[in-house]
Amino acid sequence: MANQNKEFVKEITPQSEDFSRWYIDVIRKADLMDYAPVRGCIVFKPDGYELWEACQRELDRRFKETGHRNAYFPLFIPESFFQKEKEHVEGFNPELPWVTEVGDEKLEERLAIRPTSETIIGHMYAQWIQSYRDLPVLINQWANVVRWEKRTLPFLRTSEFLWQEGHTAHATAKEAEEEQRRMLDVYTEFVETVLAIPVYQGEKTPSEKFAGAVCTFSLEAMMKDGKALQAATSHYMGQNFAKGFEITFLDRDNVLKHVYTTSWGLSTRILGALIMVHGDDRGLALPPRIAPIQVVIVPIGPQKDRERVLTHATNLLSQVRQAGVRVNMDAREDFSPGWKFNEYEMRGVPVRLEVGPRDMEKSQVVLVRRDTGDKEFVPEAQLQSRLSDLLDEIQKNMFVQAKQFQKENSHVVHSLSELVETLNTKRGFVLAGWCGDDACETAVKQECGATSRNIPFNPPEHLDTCVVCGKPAQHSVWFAKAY
RNA sequence: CGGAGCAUAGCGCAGCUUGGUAGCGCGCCUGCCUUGGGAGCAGGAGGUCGUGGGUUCAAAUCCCGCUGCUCCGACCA
Repeated sequence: MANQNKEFVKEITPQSEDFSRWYIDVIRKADLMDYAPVRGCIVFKPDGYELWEACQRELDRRFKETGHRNAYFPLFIPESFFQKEKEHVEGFNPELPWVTEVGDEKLEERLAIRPTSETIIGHMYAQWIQSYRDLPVLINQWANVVRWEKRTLPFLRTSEFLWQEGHTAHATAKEAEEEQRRMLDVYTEFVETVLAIPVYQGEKTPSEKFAGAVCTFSLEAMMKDGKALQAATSHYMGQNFAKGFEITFLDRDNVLKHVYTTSWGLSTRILGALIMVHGDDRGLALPPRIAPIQVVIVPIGPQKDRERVLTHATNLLSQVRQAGVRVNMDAREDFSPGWKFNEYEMRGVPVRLEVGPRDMEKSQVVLVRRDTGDKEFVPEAQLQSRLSDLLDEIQKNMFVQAKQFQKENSHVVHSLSELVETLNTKRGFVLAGWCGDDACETAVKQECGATSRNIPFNPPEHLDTCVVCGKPAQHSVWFAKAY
């Protein structure tokens, strides 16, 4: 704690000085990514990719538990497919890259590089589904997608990114709507309990929903600069895509009907959220449940004691590993303990275990937690149980801290001037009444640059007049500047 | 896609105004020494100055194009 405010890692710009710069500094210093030679593309370096792998592991398990199976569809999508859903093509056209020739020969039909797979999956579902007995179809795909964004930022918005996209088909609207909500809840549970990021669940306004969807649900998370980041989305397509792609089935009543579809996705953008929700001026801070390395052991060995300290530390390593903890030891001689302390704090490792000659005499180790900086001395006999409790405490504390930040920076406003002033003088989200008219939503954006994030399912307060026009409000909406 | 800034060693930067031998810190390599919050000393390696053109006897430096990154705006499941 005493050292918490001192600046240890050079080359990381303090958050208060320039948050954007801080973000870039942290992902570079923590070695999560590198810029690739193609505009807007990044390399996920091992330390960054492992975070994504951990997300995959956790999510994939949850998808399977809810009855889904993985499959893989092609990267290339025939141009004609995009014409089959009007809103969809209009929404994506500006950012589609096209393959137009192979070798010297021009293709008869150009191929889009997928921005999302509704169309090609819809095409396949049309062939796979004949009867109500074939439903529901519950498939997920882990894939890369491409959207040629004008403005890119590592993890948050890149030309190519990694994600998962679930695509399901159902016999009834009710079933599909339940699926849409179920998967939003799956995301919520993952994001809140594993990533320790609190979110607001809600529905997107019509202008912000997915191109081609009937309605879109989203999770909105608050970054430490107060900006919003859409952590996941879940869409109910109704029969829009079923009609465009002729996905039909013969129902029990012998009537041919169109299916109801959903899709839901979470991308590597979530890593940006992880960094910006928990990171501080010392670098990354990872919640234990997602951290690739949960504990790092730093043996402290003056020359004369080096050998016995190392032997002892190695024993501790296997002990801790046996307890099921993801642990590493850094026994390099050419880095000082102090250097390593800073290094692993910067990389976000939740717990550091120090052990030196003085500890050995007392049969204890030193545990230092990343989230608070608190240091404690733990008898070796209690190491395993204490460590497991400590990781749980850190996980919980990081969520509580983030939740408190979210709450402190969420404001309710009753007039446009109050909304603008709040957004200009304080960071965060503002909840405001909205009549449902696009024009009023646009007006907010023009006044202060904030967009509607979502219409929360459980708003902290129900507002009864529209913040712009003063007519009766249909909804209470979160507005915020967004990534 | 519009406006602004930047691009020189792995990273951070100076040099450019006023053209003439490419520099500093950190990191890296070797050795000695050291280890409880980024130690010290000595020696050393590393750069067609983002890229393509132009001006000039001579370009990191001046001019033009292109590419990339950052910030602001527009756009954006």
